[in-house]
Amino acid sequence: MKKDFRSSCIIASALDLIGDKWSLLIVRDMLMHHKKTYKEIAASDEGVATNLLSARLKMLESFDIISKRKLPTNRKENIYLLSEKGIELAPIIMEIVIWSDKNVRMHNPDMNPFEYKEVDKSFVIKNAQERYREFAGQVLEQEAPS
Amino acid sequence: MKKDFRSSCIIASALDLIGDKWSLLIVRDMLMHHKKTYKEIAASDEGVATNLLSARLKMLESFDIISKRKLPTNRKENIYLLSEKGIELAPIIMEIVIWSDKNVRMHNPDMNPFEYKEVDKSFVIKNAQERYREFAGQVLEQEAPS
DNA sequence: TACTTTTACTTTAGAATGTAAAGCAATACT
DNA sequence: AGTATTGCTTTACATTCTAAAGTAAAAGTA
Repeated sequence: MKKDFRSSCIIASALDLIGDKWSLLIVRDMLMHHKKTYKEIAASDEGVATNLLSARLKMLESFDIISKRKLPTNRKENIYLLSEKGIELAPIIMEIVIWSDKNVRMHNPDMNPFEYKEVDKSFVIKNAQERYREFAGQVLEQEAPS
Repeated sequence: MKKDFRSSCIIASALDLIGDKWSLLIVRDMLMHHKKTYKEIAASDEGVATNLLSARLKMLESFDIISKRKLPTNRKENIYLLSEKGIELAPIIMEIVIWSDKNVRMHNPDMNPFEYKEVDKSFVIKNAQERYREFAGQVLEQEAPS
């Protein structure tokens, strides 16, 4: 069996989990676009292959970055939600956005505009996290209705 | 020929450049450990394959994240230095370290300690960047000695 | 109830990429 | 002049990724 981690480096160990072309995009879809099912995530612009999506979701779940459950209202659909670990990836994603807006845009002229240039960074992060927590709470209300 | 970018998403476009298991480790070696030659980078703990290292250095150079030159004192050795674009990756790396220390350490008990937990985040980033700029300047002094 | 659709995958075949080891040419060292 | 070092490239093999098709179970529809 393959080792999970290449070295004892803090950075390398994180990249062993999320240092690939898809994991952070899955987190982006969940955190920013409030996607919660396999189908919704599979439908993203970049078109991840379904077997890869399946493998990544399993890996992210095994490291408690996301959770998987079914709601009583639908026995088929799996609901994927970010854990706090996953929600805490927001600052990394934010810094990637800032760097990309400044340094990658020139190489990819089709890139979407960056909406929050004038807004305080930590406010944007906290806001996205809080909005996600509310969303996740609402999804779970269907599990135990009042 | 293959397209550089998968989509117009800001995040995806950045990950198309640095979203793999090696690119950010190369930047780490340069920024944090002041590595500057092929040999020094190839000798890192994680043991990148030399053909991959070669390919990644070329890619990073083509997107102006690093530069490549020879010093007059040594016609053989190539000197790789981070550009400002590359130095600006520091905040991303810092956020990865913070997240990893908090959320990956439990899965990898061999992980190195995180030294700067009590230090202000933006100070650590600015310090690393400033120290790197000084280092790069000193390396280049050999190019045009006083 | 039967039929169709949807969802969440798995399987498979081929392409692309990564790894490990060896090879090589130019420069530097002794 | 001979050896070692550096910065690669090449090669063979293994792993991973992509794209497409297939499948099983639940859900919706007639």
